[in-house]
Amino acid sequence: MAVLTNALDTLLGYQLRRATSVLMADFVRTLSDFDMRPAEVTTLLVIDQNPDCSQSEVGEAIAIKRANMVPIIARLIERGLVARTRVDGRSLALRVTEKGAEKATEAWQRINAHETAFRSRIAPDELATVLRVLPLLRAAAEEMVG
Amino acid sequence: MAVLTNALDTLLGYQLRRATSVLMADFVRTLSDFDMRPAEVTTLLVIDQNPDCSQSEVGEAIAIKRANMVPIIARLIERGLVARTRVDGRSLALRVTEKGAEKATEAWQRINAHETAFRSRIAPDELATVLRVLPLLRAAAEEMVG
DNA sequence: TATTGTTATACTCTATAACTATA
DNA sequence: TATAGTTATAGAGTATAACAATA
Repeated sequence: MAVLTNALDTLLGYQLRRATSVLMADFVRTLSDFDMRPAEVTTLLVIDQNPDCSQSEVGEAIAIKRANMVPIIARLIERGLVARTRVDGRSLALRVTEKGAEKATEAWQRINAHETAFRSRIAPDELATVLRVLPLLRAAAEEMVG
Repeated sequence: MAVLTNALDTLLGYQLRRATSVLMADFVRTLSDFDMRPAEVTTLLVIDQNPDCSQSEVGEAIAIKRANMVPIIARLIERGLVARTRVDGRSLALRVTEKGAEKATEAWQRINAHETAFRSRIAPDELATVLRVLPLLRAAAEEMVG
């Protein structure tokens, strides 16, 4: 099969998308026997870091809309990883359970191994540049999207 | 609403995903009155660059599986942007039509405007670093996913 | 009036397995 | 046997609109 030319390769956004796609695939592989979806993992970790946060706050932190948080939280509760208590008539305080805290610790171990493997591939100053630039691009895009 | 701490922010893969997500949102906004989905646009551009390529070759170039190329190509043909001729009993050669070439030109104009806006936000040497590092990360992840 | 959580729904992309017809 | 295209189907994430209850 012939290898095609792909002018998209010179585009920043396209390279970001391609790299992200493969990194996510590796992350999913890392979680293959963990029985949690990526969005569930990130949600659990943020709740673990922020006891008594609300569902909306978590969504805000990880850029998941309120409506889409509902089934994620429901599944975490159903599996006994997160508990919630009512704060007032409309807000709920989220906390990880003991089982959830253990799961979070294991998730961090896997994530760190995954992260270390990638960091080892690039020079420290390159890593620093990338980690500095990505939030700038994100902020720029957020301005443009509005 | 309180702003939560998010330790994920230190992770390379997570920052990539967040930046990509917002950049894609802006790209979709750029295409909002263009009546083409992102995957259709990239497919059209690659066919435009590679006359008489096959469907599988395009999929290989832009990392879309054969099975998922089918409805993309079907829609491009249905809209008169791409034509195909049979090479042999199992292969089809793809070409953009005149209308497809015009559409591709317009797509490039929009993409370049989108790209220029982002590039202006970061220093040239930072841009160079990012564009050099992203393919390295992608290759690393591809090795790991296997 | 604005906010929190919720329901329902649709869209986009992705993944896999199995099939055909051809080489 | 391997390849090109196809079909069917499932999963994950995301988006919007509308609603109830509450602040």
